[in-house]
Amino acid sequence: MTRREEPFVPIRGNRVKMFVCGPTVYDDMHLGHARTYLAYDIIARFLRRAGYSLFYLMNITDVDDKIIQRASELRRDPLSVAREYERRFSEDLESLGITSVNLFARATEHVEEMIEQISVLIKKGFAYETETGVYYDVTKFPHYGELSHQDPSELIKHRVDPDPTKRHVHDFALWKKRPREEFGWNSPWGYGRPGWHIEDTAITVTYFGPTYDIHGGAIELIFPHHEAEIAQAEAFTGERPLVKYWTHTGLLTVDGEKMSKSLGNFITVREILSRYEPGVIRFYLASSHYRSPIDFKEENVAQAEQALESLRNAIDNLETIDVTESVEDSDLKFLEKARAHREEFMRSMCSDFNTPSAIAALFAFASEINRFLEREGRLNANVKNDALAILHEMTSILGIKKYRRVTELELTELYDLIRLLIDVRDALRRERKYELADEIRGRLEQMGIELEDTAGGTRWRIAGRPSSKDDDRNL
RNA sequence: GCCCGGGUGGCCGAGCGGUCUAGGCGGCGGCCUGCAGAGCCGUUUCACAGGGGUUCGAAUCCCCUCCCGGGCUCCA
Repeated sequence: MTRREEPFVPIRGNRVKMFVCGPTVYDDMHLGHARTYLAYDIIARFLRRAGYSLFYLMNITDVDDKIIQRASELRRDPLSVAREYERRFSEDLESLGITSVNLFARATEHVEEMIEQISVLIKKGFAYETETGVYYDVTKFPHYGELSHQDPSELIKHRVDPDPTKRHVHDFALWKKRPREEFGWNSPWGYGRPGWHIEDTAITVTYFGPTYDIHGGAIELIFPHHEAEIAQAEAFTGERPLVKYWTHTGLLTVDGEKMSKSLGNFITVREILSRYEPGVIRFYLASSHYRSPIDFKEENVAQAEQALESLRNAIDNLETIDVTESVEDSDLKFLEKARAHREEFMRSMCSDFNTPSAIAALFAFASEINRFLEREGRLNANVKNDALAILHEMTSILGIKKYRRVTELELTELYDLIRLLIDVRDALRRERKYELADEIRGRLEQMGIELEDTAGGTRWRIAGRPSSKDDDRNL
C-alpha cells in the first residue's frame, strides 16, 4: 500500500499465508502466466527455505463468461471445458516445476460462501440489487482506489457501456442474474452466477480469515480486481487490512505489447517447452526482477540457455572433482567463500526477492569453483559435500537444478554400453590412436551423445541435456 | 482525461545518493588440451532517454520534455 519495500513480518509467528490469483481455465497457459506463477513459486520456495511455514493458496476460476463462450463454441458443457483446461494447467505447472502450491480452490465449489458474503454486504448497505443483478456500491467504501491510487470519480473512460441499472458507473457486479438455460445457481436474488471478484474473497476468507500476509498477482489486476477484493472482504468482515503485503508481477510483452490471448501474440508453455527445457525457462524468467516488465525475445531465451549451461558446468566440475582426506588451508578458504556466496544469495532474495542479484551470487560461486579447480585440482571430501549442499540450496530455490528427462535411457545396460565405448576410446587415446578415438566420439555425437574429456575422466551427456551423471528427482 | 510502470554499455539485466568493478550472454586476444569441449586470464575506450535543478557528490532525489508499455471491459 505504501509502494515501498517494507520489512517482512508475518502476522503470526513464522506462519505465512499467501494467496495468488489463479487462472481462468478456458485456454492453455502462456508465457505471461508462467512468468507470474514462476515468480511466486520461487518466492514460496525461498520463504520455506528461510524457515517460514508457508501456506500457499491459489484459486481456479472455473465459472466465467469466457469459459461459457468457449463451451458454446465447442457445444460442450462449461464445467467439462473448465475441468479439461484445469487439468492442462496442472500439467503445465508440473512441467515447469511449479510445485509449491498447497491448495487449489475452485470458484464453483465456493458459491455458497459467495452468496453468504453478498447477503451480508447487502445487509450492511454496501451492495444493492437491481433487475440485472447485485452490485457493490463503491461510494460506500471509503478506501476504494487506495491500492491502485485511483480516484473513482476520475474513472470516466469505459470501453464497454456500463450496466444502466447501476447507481455509479464503477460499481461492480457481485451477482449476475442470468436466464435459466445458462450455467448457474439459484440464489436469494434469483438464478444466475457470481461476479468475478467475489470468488477470491470467498476463498481467502474461508481459508485464511479476515486478514492474511501476502497477496500476489499480475499488475494488470491491481485495478479493479484487487480493489474489489479489498472492498468486499473488508466490508464483509469489518476488519482491515485484508492483506498485509501486496505484490504485483510485471507484464510479459512481445514487441512491446502485452502478451495476451486477445492480441493473439502469445506463446504457450507447451510450445516453449518443446524447444527448451524447463530449467532454461525458469532461469530466463528469474533473470528479471519479478516486478519488472519483460519483453519476450526468443534470442534472449537462448542467451539464458547459454548462461545456465555455464552454471551447470561449474556444478559438474564440483561434482566430479577429485577428493582427498587431507584438509588444506585452501579448502577451508574455499568453504568460507562458498558460505559467503550463499549469504549474498540469501541477502538478495531477502531484498524483495531479487532473483537477478541472487543469480549473480550464484555465478560468483561458480567462478569460485572453476578457479579453485584450476588451481588445486582436488578438494577435501567433506568440504566438497558442504559446498555441494550450499549449491543445491541455491539452485533449488530457483528450481534450476538439472532435469533428467531421458527415462527411456535409464536402462543400466545402455549406460554400461556407453561407458564401455568410452573406456575403449580412452584406451585408444592412451595409445595415441586419435583417429579411431575421434571417430568413436564423432559417431556417438551423431547419435546425440556428446563426449567431453576432462582431467577427471571422460564425461558424456545426451545432446542439449544435462550430463548423464545427474540424477535430479528433487529439482 | 486520470492513475501506474519502464527507458542502463552489441544484447540481457541488477543497482536507486558516494567506496573497486554488479552479473550474465556475445565478440576479440592469450593460457590449458593430441584435437574438440569445458575452464582460466585479459580485453570489449569515461553505460545510465534528453534538458534543467538540489547536493561537496546523482544512473540514483526534484522539475520539465520525449519515447514505450499497462490500468480505468475481460486478462497472470
